[in-house]
Amino acid sequence: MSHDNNNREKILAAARILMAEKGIKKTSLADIARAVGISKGTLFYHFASKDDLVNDILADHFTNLVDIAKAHLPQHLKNNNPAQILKMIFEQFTNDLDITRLDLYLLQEGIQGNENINQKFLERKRYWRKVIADDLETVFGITDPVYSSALGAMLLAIIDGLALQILVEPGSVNLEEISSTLAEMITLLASAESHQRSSR
Amino acid sequence: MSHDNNNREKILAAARILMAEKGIKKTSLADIARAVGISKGTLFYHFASKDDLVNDILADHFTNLVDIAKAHLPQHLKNNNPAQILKMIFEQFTNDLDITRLDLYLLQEGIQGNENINQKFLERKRYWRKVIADDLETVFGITDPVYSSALGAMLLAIIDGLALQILVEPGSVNLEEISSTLAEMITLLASAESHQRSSR
Amino acid sequence: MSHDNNNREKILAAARILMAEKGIKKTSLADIARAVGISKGTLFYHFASKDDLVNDILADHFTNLVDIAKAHLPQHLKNNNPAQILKMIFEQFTNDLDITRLDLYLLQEGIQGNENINQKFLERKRYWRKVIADDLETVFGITDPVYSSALGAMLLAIIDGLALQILVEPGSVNLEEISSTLAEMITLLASAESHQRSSR
Amino acid sequence: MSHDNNNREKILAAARILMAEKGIKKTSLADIARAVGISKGTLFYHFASKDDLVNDILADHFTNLVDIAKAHLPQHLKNNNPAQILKMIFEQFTNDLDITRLDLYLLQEGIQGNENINQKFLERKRYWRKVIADDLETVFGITDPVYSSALGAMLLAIIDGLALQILVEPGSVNLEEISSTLAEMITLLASAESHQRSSR
DNA sequence: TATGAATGAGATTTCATTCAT
DNA sequence: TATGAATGAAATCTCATTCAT
Repeated sequence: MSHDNNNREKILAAARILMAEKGIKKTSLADIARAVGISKGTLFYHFASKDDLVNDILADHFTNLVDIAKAHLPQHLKNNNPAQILKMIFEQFTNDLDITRLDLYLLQEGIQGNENINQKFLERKRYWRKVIADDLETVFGITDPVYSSALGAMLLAIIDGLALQILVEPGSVNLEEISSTLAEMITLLASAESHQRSSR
Repeated sequence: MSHDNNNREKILAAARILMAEKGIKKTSLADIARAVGISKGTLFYHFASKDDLVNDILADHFTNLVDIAKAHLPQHLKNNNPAQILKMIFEQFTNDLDITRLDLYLLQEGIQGNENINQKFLERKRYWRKVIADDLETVFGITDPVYSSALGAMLLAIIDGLALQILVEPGSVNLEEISSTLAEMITLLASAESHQRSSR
Repeated sequence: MSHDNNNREKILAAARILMAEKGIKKTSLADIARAVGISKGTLFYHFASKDDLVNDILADHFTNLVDIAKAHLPQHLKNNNPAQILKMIFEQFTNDLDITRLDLYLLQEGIQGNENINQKFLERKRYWRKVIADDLETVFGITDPVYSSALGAMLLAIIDGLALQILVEPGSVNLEEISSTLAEMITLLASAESHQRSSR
Repeated sequence: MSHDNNNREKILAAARILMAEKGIKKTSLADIARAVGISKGTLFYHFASKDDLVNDILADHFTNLVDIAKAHLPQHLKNNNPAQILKMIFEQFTNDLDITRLDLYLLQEGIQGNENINQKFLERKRYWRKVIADDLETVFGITDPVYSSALGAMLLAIIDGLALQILVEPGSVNLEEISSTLAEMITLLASAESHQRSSR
């Protein structure tokens, strides 16, 4: 168990980092082998092809992201400050630059027609959309299906957009400001919604 | 002079399309030459290197995007329906998938450390941020600098996030719904802001 | 002792089949190990090198072919229908496609300069040539050394040629027709020969 | 025209020779490039892959063989010595060892499932079968369809078998002896056939 | 302006072989 | 007796770039 699949894991880790830094295409297998300190032969012993390696990284990556979401999102609800909740969600998905960069590459792979990868993105979006809709209901009391759907789409878009922005210019985003403003806006929308409901 | 830089333009156009489809690294000069119907030699007559070609595409691309913004955004203001204005802005930046895809690739180049490209993105963001701030003031009457800054960041993020989402799953985004909900939220925020102001 | 060299035999069998299918060079040791269900390490436990494995297959192969000839050819002579005898000989050497294919590969190895293999082929030819000469004498009564030598060469050539043809297009060869026609021709030649002899 | 596709032809020629000597699989592109005195890059400029190169050699090879047959076989008929005719046919297809060796490799490729190549072999056999049948009719007067078909198959087999034998042990085949013996046998068969016909 | 041929550096991939356990 | 991991040499292939014409 000590060094069982030691190298396999080391390869995955090194490849993940290098590919996040330089892009999948620009990361050569020689780079990876050098980083791990093994021969190219060993690399091919563990992964039959570069594609295989990328696919395994991909699988890990999506598992990671879903795990993060599953582990942390439910905790937000215990906290009853809406702005805080939003901020924590945003932070959750933007604070690991390596993961975000890799995500971006994989997203492009998906866009280029890799159906397998594209499917994973769609699954993830679906999962998040659901979680967000539940949160909106619980935390802000938004129940109108149009509002709920539009807000869900907006929140997902904001998460992705902020992640991109942070990649381009780290430190340029003030999550505090955005979260509190957005929280206020949603709160206002929710109260407007309940007024409409009560005045019917 | 009439068809002087005929081939030059054809090369740029073909390269733009191919690079949007497959990514910059995965698009070989042979691919481009084949698409245009010229020899690789001719390609090198017009562009001293692949980097040069990419840089020219890049320059065109950013010029295009700013031109689009400059040409269309002012018109929105004549229209006094906030939801409509937001919807037109979103559409402006998401309805050409090829441009969005290329943008995504260039963004990655920038993230990977191509400072030249990164700079272009930052310039663009700065320009948009300003335009959006002005619009928010004019259309919604948001003047609080915190709200204005946060809303600017959010709008930029939403534009990018929606563009990504549309790339992953074309047709999955209901711009109508999002625009009107967002318009309502901003309106509510603006009116809350003016209340606060008047009650001081 | 019971399953002592179980694996050794399995390896030989699998290698024989794969090499007959794909050729020696194109059959990798990984292919063979996979087919047998053992590790490459085990393969090297039983055979010091790929060449060793090939040599053992080779030895078995030639032993097999000579055994077939030894076991069956004498029986033909009990049968006194010449066409039947020829047909049985042809069938003997063409009805196992795997063996024929392997033979072809080994023959190429020999042609490429593997003297060891080439020698084996020459030995075999020498053996058959002798058996055939005896048969011609016994069954058809051909005694003229020129006829006997020429017929021997022809019969060997026909056997090889038919084997090739069957490999290219299985089922395309009518051994019945060929055997009876050839038998008639040899019979005619023998009687012409005896006429000549008696008229001297 | 002087050095138009000079290198392309040089590559084909060198590859043909090397592959005939060492086999297709054992001939590396580096070997070929070295033999021609060009870089591996140039090789790939002219042939997109090793398979392409092999396929082009193949096309040339079969064209060559059919050309030889077309050019020479008709001439045999002017000569009215049957033994001479047979000898010339045998010589035609056995005197270029390089071609025979290459043929053998291609045949194996075909046997391994390369349908394209297999098809070429079948076409060639069909063509030869027809030419041989015509010759048998014209030269020997064989008309019985069973004899004609069997003799055709035998002649094809003898050609292939002799070619193999010559590869294994050059100089070991006495074409003179074989041709005259075979000519006599066919003549005897033809006269027996005509007797049967006239006695019906 | 345009081209086809050539190149070299480097990427991916294959595979027989070694070895510690 | 068997294995999985590792290796290195060599093979196939890609591609931006150069250059003579």
